[in-house]
Amino acid sequence: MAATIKDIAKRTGKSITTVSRALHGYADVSPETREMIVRVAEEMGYTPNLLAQRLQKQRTDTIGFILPTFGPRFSDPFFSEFLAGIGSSATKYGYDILVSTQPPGDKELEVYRRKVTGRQVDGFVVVRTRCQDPRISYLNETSTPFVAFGRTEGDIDYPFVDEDGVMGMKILVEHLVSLGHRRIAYISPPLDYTFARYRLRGVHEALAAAGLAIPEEFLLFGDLTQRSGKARAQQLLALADPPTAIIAGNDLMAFGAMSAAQQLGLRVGGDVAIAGFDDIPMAETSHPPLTTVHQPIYKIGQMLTEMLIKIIQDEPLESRQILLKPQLIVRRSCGE
Amino acid sequence: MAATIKDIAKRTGKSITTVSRALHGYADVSPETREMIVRVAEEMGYTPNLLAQRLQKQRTDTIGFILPTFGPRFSDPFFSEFLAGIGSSATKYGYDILVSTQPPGDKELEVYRRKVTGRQVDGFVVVRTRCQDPRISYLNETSTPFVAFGRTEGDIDYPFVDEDGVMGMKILVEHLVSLGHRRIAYISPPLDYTFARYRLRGVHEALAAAGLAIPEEFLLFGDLTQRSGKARAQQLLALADPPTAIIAGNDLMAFGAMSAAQQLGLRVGGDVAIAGFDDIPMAETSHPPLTTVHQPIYKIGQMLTEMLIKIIQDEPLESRQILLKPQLIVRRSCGE
DNA sequence: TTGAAAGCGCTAACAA
DNA sequence: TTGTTAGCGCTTTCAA
Repeated sequence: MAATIKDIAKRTGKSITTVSRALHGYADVSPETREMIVRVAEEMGYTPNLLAQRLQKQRTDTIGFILPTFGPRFSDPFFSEFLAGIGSSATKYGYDILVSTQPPGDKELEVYRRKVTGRQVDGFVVVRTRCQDPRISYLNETSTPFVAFGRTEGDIDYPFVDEDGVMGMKILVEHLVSLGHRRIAYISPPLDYTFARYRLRGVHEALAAAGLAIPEEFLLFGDLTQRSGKARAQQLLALADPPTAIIAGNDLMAFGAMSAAQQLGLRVGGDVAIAGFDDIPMAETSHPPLTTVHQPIYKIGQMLTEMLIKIIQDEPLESRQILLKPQLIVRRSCGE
Repeated sequence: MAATIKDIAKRTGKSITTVSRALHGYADVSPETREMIVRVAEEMGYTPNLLAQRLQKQRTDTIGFILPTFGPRFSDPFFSEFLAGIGSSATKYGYDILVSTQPPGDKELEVYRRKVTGRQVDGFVVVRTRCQDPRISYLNETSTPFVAFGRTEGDIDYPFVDEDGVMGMKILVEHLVSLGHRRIAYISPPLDYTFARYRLRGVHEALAAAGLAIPEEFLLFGDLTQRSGKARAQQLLALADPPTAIIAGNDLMAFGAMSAAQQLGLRVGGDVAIAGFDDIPMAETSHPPLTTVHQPIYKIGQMLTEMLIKIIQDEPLESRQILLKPQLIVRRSCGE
């Protein structure tokens, strides 16, 4: 059906070797031969069979990315943007992206393993690292090239990009404190996630620095979704002595919290302050616009991908571990 | 490095043929031999080299999906959810997903072409079809298996799933009319997209049925982003005689429109009604919650993927072209 | 029940 | 400058 190198060889009367070399622009082919071969190849609509090329070369030019989906109504805009970032750099360097979806759990590692041992990918971009992250351990042990968005608590030394969550929360809490808030609640993502620990630590440290502390009933845990942000905020606002400010560990939960407050007839930014973390595009147009800490998700996707490709191609990395400085985005959800 | 079938053959003293057969559970291998081989394979941590398998089988067990990204701050939650749907079915049937990002345009088709002729995928899921869609024409001409989310205006007969946009807009407009609205504006997505035409037609027809029409200055075009929804809504609300209701062609633009209205101090759902289309998860928790038309995006991803896999595997399809009935979701952005 | 051999489409070492 | 040959890891026909 589709033309192969052999067909071209037959048609031109040359050997397949010569054809291969001509097509790759090697110097040891006479100009006339090359020209002829290239022309015929074009006529026949030849495109190399990448499978065959890859089997031979033992490279796949493919990056693996496993989407940690939870349940059916999965729709974290975080991932669209991150994937778009990966895609932009991958395309630039001629790499493809092999995506699988697999919820965190026992079977997750199996998916990584199959892709590695099946030689389907040259390396991985790992996302949402956990404190003890079996994916990181596995990839590290098997010397599979990989980069990660986020740190772990193990002592494995691997290339990553992360944003400084401690500092991010500090500047956010300081902002709230400077606005006069004393009763500040925090809805934390699950502490399995490393970023959740850093953010929580940032909250603690900043409050302590201001001579404050977070009462037990003001520290709740959500699962990163709007739904859980809403539920937790309802809990907080139903307290006899509710907080005047609620920080959510990510923007999605912050939106849920806003929704909870508004349902109670509270004015967000007036009666209660609500802040998030991530600065997804939605944060700009929510009502009120969300005060949050910016993370350049698209760019992080790009950076990681370029790092990974360098690792795969055995090129030196300028910096193996990058910790980005967070930036506070003040909008209206915490008052003027 | 990684064990191959040859290594196992050497270790067990059997031929590679026998090993291959044993591993596939063929009947013509003695039970003892099979057991032995399987055990050794496990000991050596053998996993088949998928590249080699695929080259041999001429199948890739991979589905192609090209993300039509626009610009860097790309973050349409639509795609996370759709991709998760594709992923869930793909995983179920043992398929991988090869994702590329490529903005619509000249180079887009080239990406499809390379994946097809390079035999990287067995078929494609095409998304956001356009009226004259070169992707559909190309895939159709080359007899590449594919399914699409959406219709086109050509006379190519291909398998798709789509939601009835005409009816969707009709029920939405009827709802607004029943609430007493007479001055209804519409922010349409670009009319290159087939779904945009259907939705626009639905608006026209429903208004006509109610004895109304859409004045020229009430029909504007946005690019599906919140930003453009906001800009268009600002334009509408600045008119001497502004609309009492604004319909946006998708939820994201509706959020932008809400933001514009709220910035002017208008109460959405009170002073002005705003409605969207898609029912992304955000629609439930926005403030106010958005009245919109539901599209089961995750499920459509699943349906399409299962259809595509059946086509690839030459199995009969129950229905080749599925038009889903839309469902109106009444929330608070259009009043009670 | 088992094995030898061809071949999927390609690259590259070596020889001419 | 060109061609022969081996081989990437696998499946499958054919023969034993």
